[in-house]
Amino acid sequence: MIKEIKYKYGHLFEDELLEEINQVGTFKEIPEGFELIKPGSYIKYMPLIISGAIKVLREDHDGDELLLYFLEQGDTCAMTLSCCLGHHKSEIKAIAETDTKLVMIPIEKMEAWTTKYKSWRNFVFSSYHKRLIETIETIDSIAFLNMDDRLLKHLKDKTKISHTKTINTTHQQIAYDLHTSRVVISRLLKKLEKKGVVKLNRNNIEVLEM
Amino acid sequence: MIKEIKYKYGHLFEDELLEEINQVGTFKEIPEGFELIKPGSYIKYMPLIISGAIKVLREDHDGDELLLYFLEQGDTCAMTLSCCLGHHKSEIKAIAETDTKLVMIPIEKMEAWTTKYKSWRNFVFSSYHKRLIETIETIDSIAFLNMDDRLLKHLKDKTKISHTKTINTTHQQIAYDLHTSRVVISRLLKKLEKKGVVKLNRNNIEVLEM
DNA sequence: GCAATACAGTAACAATTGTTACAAAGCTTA
DNA sequence: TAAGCTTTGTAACAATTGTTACTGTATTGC
Repeated sequence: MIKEIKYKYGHLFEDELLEEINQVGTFKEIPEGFELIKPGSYIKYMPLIISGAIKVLREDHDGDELLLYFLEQGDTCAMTLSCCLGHHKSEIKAIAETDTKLVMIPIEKMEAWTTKYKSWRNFVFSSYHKRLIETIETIDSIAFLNMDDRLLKHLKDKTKISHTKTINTTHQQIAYDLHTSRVVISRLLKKLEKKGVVKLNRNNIEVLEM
Repeated sequence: MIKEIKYKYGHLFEDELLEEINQVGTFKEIPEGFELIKPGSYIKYMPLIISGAIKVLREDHDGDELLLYFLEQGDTCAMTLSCCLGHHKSEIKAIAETDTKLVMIPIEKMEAWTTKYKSWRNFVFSSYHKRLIETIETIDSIAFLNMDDRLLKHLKDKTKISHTKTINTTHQQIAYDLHTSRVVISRLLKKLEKKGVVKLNRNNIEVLEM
């Protein structure tokens, strides 16, 4: 494990911290679609992402959901940090967007490392910062964009995350992420196809224009 | 100044830190409506709020805006923290919602205090946490609520912040906060009045039901 | 191959929100 | 008090988004 952590986090953390991570962390390989965090559950570990991507969603009381942001290599989940520090229940849902490798850190270490390592402190601050910015960018999308532009942005985000121009998903799944209905997504995708921006296949969308 | 800081922040910070705040901080009284932070400007101080309330808004490139959250006594602006640490330009706008007293801390102190004082570290973490939660709650409103419920929630938030059931504002101002048009707000307010939830006057809305 | 299921296309219609336009009422200031 | 500005009320209409219903076409499992 130490090699992969060092490779991805070596520029951020000092050797001593890397060694501690190696000692207490648990390496995990998560398959695409696996639900890492359920709303309402307590969180005992925080994930350091080595490779792959995690999709973080908000879910309301009716089970309606909305995509908040993606986490990638080098990221951690600020909501997890929050929950850990406050010992709150999770208010979000996290699902592996692609096959993902990560290291689980027991939350007891959080406090200690925050005091002990400046690099860890900076990492945690910068994670909060990134997540706050991304959450606000999500607000930008919902508040200032129409559904067609939100859809296009979503498709572009997905290609960026998966490093391919072909998105394997259904219209229904996109509708869940953007909190709208399948019919609306099908309608707008068809419009995008007519404009030559995408090519639609079953379970699969090719993004042509970037 | 020290007295007011001690009164509002004494339970959070140790005496030594309070003394430092007293030394380097600048006490300010801000009138309602004053623009504290403009989007695009650089931030050199972070505010610790003693009393009153600050309204924090997101503004897009077209000048469209949307209310993100309110800051109250004991709060600081996490976006400011972010900007300070990253030396980024402000991505938000902040306006005094009521007359407000606050202490401005030069950002150079941030780093030092984060290393030196555990209480400061916890304060910063908990500020980030609060702001992240509130930003996500704003997403809940925009994504899951219709405009009538968003309006009602907004009115309730305003009464909570100003500690009075009478809101002094115009329909246009509410429309700006919720990023919709004045006509829409007038229409929905009228509906609320017919339901007996509010009483409408010029420049002033009384919230009857809570 | 066949039935069951999942996925996508489309039409028709409803609900919500946004826009334009104009009138009336209240406040401000000369 | 008259003129001018701000604020609110309202109607009529447009655009966007949501809903229901039905069709056809892949895909899966037997």
